[in-house]
Amino acid sequence: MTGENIAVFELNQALNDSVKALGIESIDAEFERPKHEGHGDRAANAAMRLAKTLKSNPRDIAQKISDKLLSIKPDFIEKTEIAGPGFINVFLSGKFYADVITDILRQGKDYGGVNLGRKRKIQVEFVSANPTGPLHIGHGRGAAVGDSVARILEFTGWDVQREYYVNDSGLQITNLGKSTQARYFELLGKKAELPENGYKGAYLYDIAREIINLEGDKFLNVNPDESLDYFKKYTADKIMAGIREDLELFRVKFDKFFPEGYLHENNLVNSAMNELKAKGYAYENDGALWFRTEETIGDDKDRVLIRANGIPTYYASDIAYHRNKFITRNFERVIDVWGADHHGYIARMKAAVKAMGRNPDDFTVLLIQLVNLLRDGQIVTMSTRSGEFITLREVLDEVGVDASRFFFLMRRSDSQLDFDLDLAKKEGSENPVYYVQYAHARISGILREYANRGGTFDTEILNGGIPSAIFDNKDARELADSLSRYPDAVKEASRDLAPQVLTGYVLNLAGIFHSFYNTNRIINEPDESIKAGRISIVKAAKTVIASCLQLLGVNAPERM
RNA sequence: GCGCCUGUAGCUCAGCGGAUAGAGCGUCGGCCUCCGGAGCCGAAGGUCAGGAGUUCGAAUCUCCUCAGGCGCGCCA
Repeated sequence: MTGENIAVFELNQALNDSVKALGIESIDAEFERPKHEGHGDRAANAAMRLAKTLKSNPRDIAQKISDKLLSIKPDFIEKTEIAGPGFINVFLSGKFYADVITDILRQGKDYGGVNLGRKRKIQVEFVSANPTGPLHIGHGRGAAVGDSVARILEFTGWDVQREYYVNDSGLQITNLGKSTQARYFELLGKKAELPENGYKGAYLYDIAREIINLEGDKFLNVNPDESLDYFKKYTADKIMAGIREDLELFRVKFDKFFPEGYLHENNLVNSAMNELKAKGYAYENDGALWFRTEETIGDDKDRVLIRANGIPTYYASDIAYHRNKFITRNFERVIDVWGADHHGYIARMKAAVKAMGRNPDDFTVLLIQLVNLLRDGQIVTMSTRSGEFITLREVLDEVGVDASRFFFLMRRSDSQLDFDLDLAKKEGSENPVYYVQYAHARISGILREYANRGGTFDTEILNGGIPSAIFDNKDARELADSLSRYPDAVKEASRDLAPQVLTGYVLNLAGIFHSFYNTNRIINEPDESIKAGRISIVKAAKTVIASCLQLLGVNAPERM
């Protein structure tokens, strides 16, 4: 029960008990929020859903359920109405809302932390950018999403491990080493060309310069093949260190950095391939090793695991890596956060998961779509080919961590995102992140002022002392209602791995708070019991906003 | 060619089987003798891309068409 709102739970329970009273098995009847004001505070369509099995008029059924509901929970329900084709519209009482608030204050920061995970092991692997260049804006979005998803899963009772897969071996690192090497030679006046798929970014000049400072020209006259390992390692380590710095600045922490090299050093790729062969999922042809993707997932063709030259493909290492996650480390679920350009790869990885004897549904890929940076309403063009891109660091320096994270999390991750740099910097209600943070700071200011004036928080309120009359006000009711639905928002975000549910929720909540503030005097309220009641509502709102922002990795400032 | 995703108000997007399709921004008009105006209130604005079906009911499910994006390497 932890995390749920007791009042909401009791109300739902009453609905289900009312349905059962008709002599029907439970149908998991639920209340929803009606769109229109006249339709009450909650509505249930249970009667319509039961009409067929009961072979009866939905409005008659609705009447029976409604009567029962009223008799079970008279103190929570002001009145009910049967409307339209058979909706049961419920108008909730002040007592209900008062109970909602007291329960939030009792639970404090645990409120909303519904235990869906039951301590099961889950891994979130994200960012995993190759150490070939600084993190760009797309990685930033992946970092924000992965980190927030991990926070949400932790809050909802999963045993979460955050991991970064470091692609520190393979062709591209060789390319990277050769690129730095070429810049090194170039700076020392020796003619050198970038390799065919070399990295053109200016940062490699910086690294080459560092190497010159450290080692001088000692590599100038030795065979480049002999010094290549040095250039590879120095460059990758240097870039990885920069990536770690950026992540720290972005408030993203990992439990483990898993190097690809570990798989090769421990022969795990070979053993994974042998297992596939033994189970009949892989076969040799034309000197290469192939996975039967055509047969297992209806792919166009089978895919190569080990090239004819003996070098394993990325697919092969990835299979070994995921085998390590699922089998060796025994994660119940594995979540990978990938760039959207990899979506063709999902089915193949699921096939591999199946081949290792695990349910492909235990493996989820979150795709991160493109971010369009906007300045002056224009898209800031980026080109990875030319090596010109906006780095995450540049954006953080310009608009800050809070605004960046909030903006990255405003849309579902698999749809494109317009990131308006000018908007992210504005200090006004047009800027969503300031709007929400301002609500939190405003409440903090009110509570500070309350304390300055000698106000104390009366714990009697926790024993049902919030006067119901407070909720005669529409804004007060709206506010309590929104707060009562926080656990549902958290559950949805956790089940769907969808932080944008929470950005949407907290934006809406902040708006409702601001309206409430404009129509309800708080510390200037002359009636002491009403004042105390309003203080408790405001405290509950602060608790929920702070909780929600924490799940997004955004600060909840006391003043701003 | 095959496959996946998207098309909802001027703009950015919610809603994904239920009652008169919502929000923010932008536009226009209001609100500070009082707790944080980084705020609030109101108005205008829509053949839910188009068409056909499924049903008591479709923006939501199915099929077709159109438009945009992406993916289909012994790349990663």
